[in-house]
Amino acid sequence: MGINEFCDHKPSVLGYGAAMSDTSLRTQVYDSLRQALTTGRFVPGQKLTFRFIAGALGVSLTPVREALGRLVAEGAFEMQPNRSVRVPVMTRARIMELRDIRMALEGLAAAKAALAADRRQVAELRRIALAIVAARRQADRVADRRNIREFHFTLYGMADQPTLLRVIEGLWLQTGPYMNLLYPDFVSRPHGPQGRANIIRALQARDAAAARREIENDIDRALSYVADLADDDGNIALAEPTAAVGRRRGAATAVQHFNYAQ
Amino acid sequence: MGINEFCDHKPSVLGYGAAMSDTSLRTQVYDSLRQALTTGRFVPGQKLTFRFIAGALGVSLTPVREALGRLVAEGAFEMQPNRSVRVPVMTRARIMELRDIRMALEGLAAAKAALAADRRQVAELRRIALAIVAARRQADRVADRRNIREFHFTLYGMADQPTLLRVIEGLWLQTGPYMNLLYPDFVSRPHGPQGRANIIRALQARDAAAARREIENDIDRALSYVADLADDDGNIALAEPTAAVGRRRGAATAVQHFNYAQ
DNA sequence: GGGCCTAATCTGTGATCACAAAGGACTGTA
DNA sequence: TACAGTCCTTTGTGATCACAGATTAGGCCC
Repeated sequence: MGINEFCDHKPSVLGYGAAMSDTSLRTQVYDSLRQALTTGRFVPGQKLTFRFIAGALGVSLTPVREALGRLVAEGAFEMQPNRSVRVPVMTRARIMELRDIRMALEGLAAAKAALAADRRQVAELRRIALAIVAARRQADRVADRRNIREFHFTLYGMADQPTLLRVIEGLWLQTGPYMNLLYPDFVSRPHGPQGRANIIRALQARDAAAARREIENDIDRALSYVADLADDDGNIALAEPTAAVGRRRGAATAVQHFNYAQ
Repeated sequence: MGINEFCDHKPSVLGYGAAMSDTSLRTQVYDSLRQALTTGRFVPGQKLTFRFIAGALGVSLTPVREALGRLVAEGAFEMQPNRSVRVPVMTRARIMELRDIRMALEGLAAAKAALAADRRQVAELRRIALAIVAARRQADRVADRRNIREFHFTLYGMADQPTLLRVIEGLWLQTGPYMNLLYPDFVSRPHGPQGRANIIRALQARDAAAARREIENDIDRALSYVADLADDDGNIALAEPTAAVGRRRGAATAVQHFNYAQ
């Protein structure tokens, strides 16, 4: 029960200069919750209390309040008028809104990356793309999502646009809990590897328009797929807890335990 | 010396459901600082301390910390490793990055607004556009900026995309302190009124592409103008403190007094 | 047995206290 | 006069305390 309770501790690239690595408790709590959110360890709609998180992480209320305040501001959590913090429940409309925003911004980042990338960076991106295909044989959902994230943010990082990167991170934080819905059906389609190959080709050719188009297609397909999972009320069913694909029983333990402890 | 010290208290539309109007001190401090920032009452590069703000606003450190934490997360302030919070100094590269992001996002919002706006909303927008022209004769920079903001966010609000609106607000917060540089030269050009008329026509015709194009042009011109004010190092000179256009001596008092009090 | 009222508990918010690290001033030396 | 070392002050961070409002559970009345 330490500060890494919900967290594999992969800090975000947000703020505080490259080499800073802020060590404040507030930031550690923030990273922990962020990680838990993007790996699907919280169930949408789940209610949380400041004191519970503080207890689980072994810190006082102060850093938890600041971390949650920031996450609420970013839309990763919702603070309801009736004094409770919960993981937002996604509707079809909200998914489609996020889809359009992400297409615009990540398309922009990809276009700029295509103009700025050098040969070494393209090689690095190709390495990641190959690793995705290789790792996917093992059907490890957590590793796959980490790889996908790495591919995208490595690409966007090439654009060298810190503000843009920060906004995109905020958007991934909001769509994060629902990306589990892409497994295993969606990811088994051949669009992904094909799209990544196309992106790499676009970078080599310095073809900004092509890079943008490929990223837009990727996001469009993925989030439209998620949007179509909505029920008649527009609500989207719970994301499955993160785990190796297929291990459904064991998969639930993390979140179950979480709920139980609460 | 109250909570409204830096603030005309125009709360943002962020979060907390439409009718909530969060009354927490933290939010009041946030709104106060936000308002001060967007009306140019802080000088870029200016250093601030938590205790000073708390003292000026008559609150304890706690709500100030939370408000500033959020503003730092949004990029409205910078927290330096050496324990100090300051208003970011803008570079040409950063302005152009913000320009491209805003063009993409506000263009998207305008396009969606064009498809969703009804007749009453278009009439409201036209009213605001006329008010801008009328008020501009009085050369009141503060009022003009408030009007411009109202025009844009009324337009974007028609798109009915809360997440998009929130992201755009965050971007305005970052460009805010520098929009004073548009006065009086830039705003005296005829692009503005002409562009707003074009937007209204686009809404009437439900022409999403035209609405997008007009907004993109507007942002492009304004922020490219600001970017061209950068010196050889890429730094952009201080924004002039907000005041009625032309009253330069009186204009400085707000910020002067602020610096003095510090 | 079911609905409503009340009291105990829980929860977020704000203030205050304690502390370590950074900044700045002051002094002594070369 | 320039510079480095030391001490004191300032400043952000985290923990703890106090409190008001919301939630909930239990009991009472019909």
